[in-house]
Amino acid sequence: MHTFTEENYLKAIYKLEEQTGETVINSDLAKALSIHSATVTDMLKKMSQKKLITYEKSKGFELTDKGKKLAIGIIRRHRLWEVFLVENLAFGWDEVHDMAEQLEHIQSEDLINRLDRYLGHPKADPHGDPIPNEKGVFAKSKATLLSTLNTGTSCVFSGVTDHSATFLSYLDKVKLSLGDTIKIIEIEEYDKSFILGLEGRKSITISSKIANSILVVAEPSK
Amino acid sequence: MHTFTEENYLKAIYKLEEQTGETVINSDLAKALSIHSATVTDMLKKMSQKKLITYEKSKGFELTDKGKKLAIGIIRRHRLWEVFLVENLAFGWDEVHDMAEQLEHIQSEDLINRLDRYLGHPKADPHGDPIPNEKGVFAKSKATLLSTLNTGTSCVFSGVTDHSATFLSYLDKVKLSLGDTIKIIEIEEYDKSFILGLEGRKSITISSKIANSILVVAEPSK
DNA sequence: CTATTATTTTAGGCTTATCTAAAATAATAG
DNA sequence: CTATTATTTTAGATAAGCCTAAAATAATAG
Ligand SMILES: [Mn+2]
Ligand SMILES: [Mn+2]
Ligand SMILES: [Mn+2]
Ligand SMILES: [Mn+2]
Repeated sequence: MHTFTEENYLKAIYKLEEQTGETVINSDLAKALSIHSATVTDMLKKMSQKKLITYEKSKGFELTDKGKKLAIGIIRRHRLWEVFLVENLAFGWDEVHDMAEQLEHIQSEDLINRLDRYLGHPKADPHGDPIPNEKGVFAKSKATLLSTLNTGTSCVFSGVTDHSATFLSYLDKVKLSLGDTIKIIEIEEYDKSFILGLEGRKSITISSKIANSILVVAEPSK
Repeated sequence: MHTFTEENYLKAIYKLEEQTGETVINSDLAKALSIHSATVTDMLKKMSQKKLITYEKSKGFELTDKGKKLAIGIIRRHRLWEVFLVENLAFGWDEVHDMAEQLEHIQSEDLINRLDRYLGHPKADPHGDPIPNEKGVFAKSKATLLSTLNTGTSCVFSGVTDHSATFLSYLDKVKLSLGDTIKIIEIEEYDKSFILGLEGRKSITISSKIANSILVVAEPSK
């Protein structure tokens, strides 16, 4: 139906819209895809002909409903495959992204819906990102950055904003995993590093850079 | 590493070599891939430059060791994914080929070896075709066509030579499955149709065309 | 408002994988 | 051995995706 390239454009545009909440501009998309602006312009024309985006010369552009639906489908596939790789094939969460980048392009509604059922209709992928259901519906996350909270707050580690293997394997090293309950014991005035209390183990210190890539939600009321 | 296209050429050449036991010729490959001879000629030049095949103008061509190794790897991936789709996602054996055609191109040694382990190192795919191991080794089948056997022979249904969905779903309809023990009760003189005895159920009649696409092995000695 | 800077588009090229039509080569029948 | 047929190769095109360099347009600072 659609080429890999087109699907990658769709996904990238979707994520930029999500991030900025605005119309996407050429240069941002070019940067996201590591290609040149001239190439993007070419493709925008084609995609707008196919009614995947609205586009006016030298203005920004955004996904049409059709484009958005396709983009969400690609994200659904990506995240479901990541769950499979981690849950069933025992890959680490830092290892699965590149494989999922390939697997997300496999075309078969039936396949992905059966995979979803096989995995037990997971709500989130190994990085805490929500998985759209068959209809493309998914809960908007109410997570906040750990770095925005105050000393004394307790919360639960629910996601990451940095998906790089180096960041994720750093979290493995310090044994921070999704679902962990975290209490902010202290925020160091000088460098904004965080001292975190963790259930049943020694507290750890993380830099502000790390705290700025960790998403948390309020502690579940019991 | 290699493009989908190149991988499809490799697989097709491998299968033609396997079938004919000979050097492959342009027109056969063109037919197998549903493309034109001129296109094949182009690609043969490129593949021979990459040392994937030996090739001399207007002679036939064959896979080098390097090409053969790659081809077997693709077949391994195809068949392992088919097992996954049938065993884990409950697809019918007539439904999985097109998905496997896509999945076979996913690049990751680690992924396919983990999938192999997850599936319990299956020896054959849902159609009875042998699955090469990590090193590319697999048993050459000693199956024969049902149509070559004589009245009175007992054997076990072990594979098919026609992989089309129509043929496979016909077998489903008459409830013939891999592993079934079959006894040839009678071969009709006039049209070479076969009457087959099946353990614990009524005998069935199949046409010579069907008998000619069914592979069987000798009944296991108990 | 205008000059400078930033962004986008156009123009012209390249590569891969395909096609059609024509030319060259090989195989085969008589 | 030669004429006819079959197969393969060459030549010239096309479409998708990408590039660089130059031109056009938009944004911004003074
Ligand atoms: Mn990912
Ligand atoms: Mn993810
Ligand atoms: Mn198959
Ligand atoms: Mn198969």
